[in-house]
Amino acid sequence: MFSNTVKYAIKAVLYLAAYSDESNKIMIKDIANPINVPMAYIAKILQDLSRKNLVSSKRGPKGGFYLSDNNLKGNVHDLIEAVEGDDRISSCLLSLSECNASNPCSLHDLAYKEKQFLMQKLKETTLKTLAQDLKEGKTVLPL
Amino acid sequence: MFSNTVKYAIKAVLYLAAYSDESNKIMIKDIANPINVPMAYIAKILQDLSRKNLVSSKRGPKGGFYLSDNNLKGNVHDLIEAVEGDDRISSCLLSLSECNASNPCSLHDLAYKEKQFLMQKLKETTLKTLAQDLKEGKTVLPL
DNA sequence: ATTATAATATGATAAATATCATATTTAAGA
DNA sequence: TCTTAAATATGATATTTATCATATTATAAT
Repeated sequence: MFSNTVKYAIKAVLYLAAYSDESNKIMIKDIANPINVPMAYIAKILQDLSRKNLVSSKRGPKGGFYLSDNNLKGNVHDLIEAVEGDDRISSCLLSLSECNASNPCSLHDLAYKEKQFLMQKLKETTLKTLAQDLKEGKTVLPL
Repeated sequence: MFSNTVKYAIKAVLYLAAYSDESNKIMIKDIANPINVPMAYIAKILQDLSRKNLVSSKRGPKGGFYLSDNNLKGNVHDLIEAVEGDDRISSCLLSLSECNASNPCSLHDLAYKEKQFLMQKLKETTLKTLAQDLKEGKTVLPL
C-alpha cells in the first residue's frame, strides 16, 4: 500500500514522537535498530524531513533528532505527502488525474467514501496522540 | 496508491470486460490506445493475466484478447493480487507482517475498518458489474 | 500447404526506488 | 582552540518497476 520510504518515515517519526523531546535527542544509530530500518536509509529520510521542518535535529555532540512540541502537532497525512510528494496519496485509484462524482472512474463510487474517511483520520490524528498510544503500550511499531 | 502495473491491468481488463467477448476479440494495438497505456507493456501484462486465466486470448488471425463469461465473474481484488503478488494489498499499512487487533500497529485502529470495507467491496463487485457501468456511461476509464 | 496475423516468450534498456558509503559542517566539551 | 561527536550533503551502487524490441508459435483463411 505504502512505499518502504513512507513506512520507514512513519515508524521513525512515531518513534521520535514517543521517545524523544528537545532535551532528549536520539541519534540515527539509536533509531535505526528499534524500528528495523537500514541506518543510512533512515538517516537520509530524517534529514529530508528535517529540512522540511517535520522533525527537528541538532548536530554535534549531544545532538540528534527529536520532535519539538510544534512537530508533535503534525499528522501522518502531511508526513506521507512530504515524503512521497504532493498528491500520490489523494489521487484517484486508477490514475494521477482527478476523478470525481461528476466524472467518476470505475472504482470511484466503490472506493471514494472509504478513502476520504481514511484520509480524514490520517489528517486529524496528531503524532502526539499516536505517540501516547505507543507509550501506553496500546500499539506497537511493527518490524 | 496502486502501482502503474496494477492501474494498467485494471483499466485493460475493464475495457475488455465492457467491449469484448468470445466472438468479439480485441487486439493489443486496439486496447493500448483507448486506455492510454504503452502497447508493449500492456501486452506483457495481459499475457501474464492470460496465463493466470483471468483473461482469455486466442492467437492468429481473428485472434485477440477477450473476457469469457467465466472471466467476467472475477473481481478487482483478485486482479490486483494476481499482478502484484500475494498479500501486498491486504497487509498492514506499516509493514508486510500482519498486525491485528491484539497486537495493533499505530495505524491499525485508525485504518483497519476502512481498509477492510474497501477490500470487501473490491472483492464483491464483479467485473461484469463494473463493465455495465462503463457501457452505460455511468463511469469512465481515466487516461 | 502457404501465407498472413496475432498472441507468446524472452530478453534488453530505462527510470525510479531503495540502499550503502563518505567527506563536510556544526557544535559541545576538555 | 582542539578534539570529538553528531547531522548534512552528496554521490555511488543495487534492486525493482516500467518500458521497448523481437524472434517464435499458433491459427484462420486462401
